[in-house]
Amino acid sequence: MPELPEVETVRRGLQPVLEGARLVRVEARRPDLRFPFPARFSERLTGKTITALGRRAKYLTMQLDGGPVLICHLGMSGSFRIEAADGNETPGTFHHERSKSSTHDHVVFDVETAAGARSRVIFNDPRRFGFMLFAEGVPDTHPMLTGLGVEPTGNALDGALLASLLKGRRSPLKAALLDQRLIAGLGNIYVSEALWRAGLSPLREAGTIAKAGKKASEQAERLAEAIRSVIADAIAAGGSSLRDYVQTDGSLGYFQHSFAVYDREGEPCPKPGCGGHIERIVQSGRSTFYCRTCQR
DNA sequence: CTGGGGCCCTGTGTGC
DNA sequence: TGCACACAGGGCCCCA
Repeated sequence: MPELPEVETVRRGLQPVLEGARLVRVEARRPDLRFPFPARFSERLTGKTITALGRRAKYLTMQLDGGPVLICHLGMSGSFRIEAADGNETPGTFHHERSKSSTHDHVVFDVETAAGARSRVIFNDPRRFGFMLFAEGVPDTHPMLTGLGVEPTGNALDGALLASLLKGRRSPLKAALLDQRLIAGLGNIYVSEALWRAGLSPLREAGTIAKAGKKASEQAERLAEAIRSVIADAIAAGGSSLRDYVQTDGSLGYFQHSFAVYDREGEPCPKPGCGGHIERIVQSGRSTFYCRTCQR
């Protein structure tokens, strides 16, 4: 479900509860998610203190004092929620379809802070496309993370870098931006949104915005800026809440109200003066939303 | 190497 | 109301 902004929102929600806390009990309620849980999953985590909760692309990384790094991926439908240690909901917490949720509660982490406060963090994932793995030592050395490209946060992704990444690529721009080896963390929603902000067609051959020349470099700069801004805006909004997605405290991100094109087939293009309409097409088996009038 | 398609899994919405 | 089908935010794997 979640793209980079949603994973970052989850990380920020979990951080106050997990960072510096000790895992007093870990329970995997089934043998596998997308992949089998690592051998001795619970045993290797129990008793360890979480020194840092990080994120790389769409992966959460949990650093453990004197232990492995736990790498978590939320897949399409994974979410975390925080409860009081006794399983009662914390005051003010809200969950949709409480009973249905618990049938897909696959992992339970019971944690205790140095001051002795306990809480419970639960991983729920109906489709089970999520997974949890161990990295020994530095998480970036895990095979799942080694090939990942540049983060679209911060200022690292500029026009020149983007142009070098897209140079010579024959695939459609949409596919290139979804390729985690180039830019890590973009997914189906934010690619459509970034391309609209940049005024570029998802069907364009990726390499054509990287050719030498003033126009191409302007387009690469515009696209890099669009990617950085849409990701930053979405993180600031707490991510997007579609379907049953909620943050760790049960509240809703609100960036979906800011979508220009995603899931807006047939609506007028929001660009002032454009006059076009949003279309839905399918690329590599997945929906793309764009305006053919202002995205060329 | 690259790009494209199938597949993993469950839930929800739509149209007949 | 029932049922079939399309579709859903991801990424691995295999094939050409």
